[in-house]
Amino acid sequence: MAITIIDIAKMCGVGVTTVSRAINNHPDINEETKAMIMQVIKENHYVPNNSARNLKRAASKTIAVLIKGITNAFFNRMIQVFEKEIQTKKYSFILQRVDENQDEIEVAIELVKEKRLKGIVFLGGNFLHPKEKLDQLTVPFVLSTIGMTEEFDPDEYSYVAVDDYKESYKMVDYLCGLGHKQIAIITAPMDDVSIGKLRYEGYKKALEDHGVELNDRLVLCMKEDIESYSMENGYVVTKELLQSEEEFTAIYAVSDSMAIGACKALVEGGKRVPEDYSVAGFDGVDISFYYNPSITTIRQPVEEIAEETIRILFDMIHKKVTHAHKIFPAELIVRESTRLLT
Amino acid sequence: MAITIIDIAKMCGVGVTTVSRAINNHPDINEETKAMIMQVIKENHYVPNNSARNLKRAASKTIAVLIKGITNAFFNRMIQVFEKEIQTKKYSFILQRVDENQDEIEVAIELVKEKRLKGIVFLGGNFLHPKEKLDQLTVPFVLSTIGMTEEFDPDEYSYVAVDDYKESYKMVDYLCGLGHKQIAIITAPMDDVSIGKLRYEGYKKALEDHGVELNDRLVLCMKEDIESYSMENGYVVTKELLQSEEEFTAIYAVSDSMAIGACKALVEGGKRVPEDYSVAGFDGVDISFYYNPSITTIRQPVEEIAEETIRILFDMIHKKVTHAHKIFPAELIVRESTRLLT
DNA sequence: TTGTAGGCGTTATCAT
DNA sequence: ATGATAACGCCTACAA
Repeated sequence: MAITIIDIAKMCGVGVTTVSRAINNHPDINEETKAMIMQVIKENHYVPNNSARNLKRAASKTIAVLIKGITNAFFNRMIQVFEKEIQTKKYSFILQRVDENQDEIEVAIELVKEKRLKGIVFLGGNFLHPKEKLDQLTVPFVLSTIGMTEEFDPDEYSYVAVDDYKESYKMVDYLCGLGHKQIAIITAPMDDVSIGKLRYEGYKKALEDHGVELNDRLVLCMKEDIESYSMENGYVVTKELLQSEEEFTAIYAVSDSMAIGACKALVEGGKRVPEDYSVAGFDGVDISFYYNPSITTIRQPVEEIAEETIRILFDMIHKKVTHAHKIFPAELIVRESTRLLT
Repeated sequence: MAITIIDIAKMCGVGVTTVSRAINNHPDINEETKAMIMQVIKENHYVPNNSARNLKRAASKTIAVLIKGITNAFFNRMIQVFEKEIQTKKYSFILQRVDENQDEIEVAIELVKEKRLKGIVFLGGNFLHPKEKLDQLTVPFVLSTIGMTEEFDPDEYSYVAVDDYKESYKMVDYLCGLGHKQIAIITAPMDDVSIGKLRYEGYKKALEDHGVELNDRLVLCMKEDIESYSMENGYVVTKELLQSEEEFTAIYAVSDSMAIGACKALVEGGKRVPEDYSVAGFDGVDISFYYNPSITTIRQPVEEIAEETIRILFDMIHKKVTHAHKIFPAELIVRESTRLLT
């Protein structure tokens, strides 16, 4: 049906090997025959079949980035950096989205076989997998911006991220320093084990250190049936808070998007930010700057994280290291959405 | 090296065919042997090699969505719908990002061979390709939310989108009706041939119909070196407008993101929206609702567009039609960012 | 119900 | 510099 390398070989009156050499820029080939072959290929729109290639090839210089869930602004920037860095290393780059309820390891294992991957980057999610399963993953991989809970054995994993616990503490500490004592938090449901949990723990500790007692009614959890960490989630949850008539002076949302949803709910309720309520976010995505008022947030050093991720991955590929880790500091950016309580 | 179907067959003391039958849920197989085989497969973590499968398989029930450029909020929602609809049809779904400076047709052709695709959806971009090239694309495809300029021959393409020209006209007509005469537009550079151009044409026509003369200095083009249609682009361009001291009363940005960037620039310049300047966007993405002030925009019926795209694609796959087109009406949503000029 | 063998399109190993 | 041929791992007639 479709045209193959054999057809091209026949048309050119050469062997398939020669055609293959032409395609793959092998050295052992006469420049003229090569040019001739390429010409015929062009004229006949021959396109090599990747499946056949992958099947035969022992290895290919490609690395895959698996991204869990919906692509968001935060990941978009990282992906750009990944792509650039990987291309610089003369590798090719596959971006694979893995569904929320899909097992990223399964996908990874399959992909390694199919594409003969050299390495993998896992982006987002919580990444809880039995060791037995991970052992099937025969290529180096790095966890990037995945919440690092205690369970993570540094000898088993390579990762680069920020210290969600510490950075979250930093934000709440700042809020307390502003005089806030009734600080609502919007975070993941309590069964979460990833960044949601870590950031919540940071919140708890900061309150404790400032001698303010935790008020359960100010601990707000995202709705499971709404996209997680989304503006809508922050919006809905804040509406409920307002209705509950529980008193508070600040809202700390565990993502910028939710912080924006919170602002919207507040404004719709006739409140002003920051005059009536302070609002803070986390991540430092673009919109936190563009929003009105601009959102006080914790900015993750996205570019650095992405670059370091690739650096570590290639170190592993080249056997320079077996595992490596890097925790980047994040930056508290004070903007218009928070104010000193007087 | 890796474990194959032959290994499994040996371990089970059966032929490869039987193993293959077990894997692929073929009917002609004893339930017990099947169970036994599956057990061995599980124990040994055998994962079939997709390349080999695709190579052999004549056809596979999979359709691919190619998305040009960066994933944005607008596409995210559509992708969700695509995935749902495609799964309902018992097809599998591949999401392939294609780089800004990559040829989507090339990618598509390769993918068809590699994955034995049944159909393709092209999302975004301008899609200008010589007919000769398109003829190599041997499977049905639908263009979704791609600017439909005059060059598009309805007999050659299937597409579903909104009428960018008309909807853009609608917005500017509305702005004029509010009494605005000096309406700046932020759009694509003049060499653009896609939605940027169409929306700009709608703007021109609306001005003309309202008897207001086009002021070149109010036609603002996105910067090529900044991500297109982004908040940053709207922000930078608006800053320049402010500095030029050209008079205007409204800004119409050809995307919601740019409208938000414009708002930010205005606010930073000490102006109020909409008291001092009205601002309008296009697309109707979430953030246009959540922004403060909420943004007057043209809402594209994303879900319907996505659903219709899939419907048409499957009609083509099933040979019910050779080509089909659908233009959806979009909705003018009046919100807080625009006001009557008095 | 089960097994054997040929072929999918390429690349790599040898010869030549 | 070039070509024949054997894999790569799987599926599917066809045979048993």
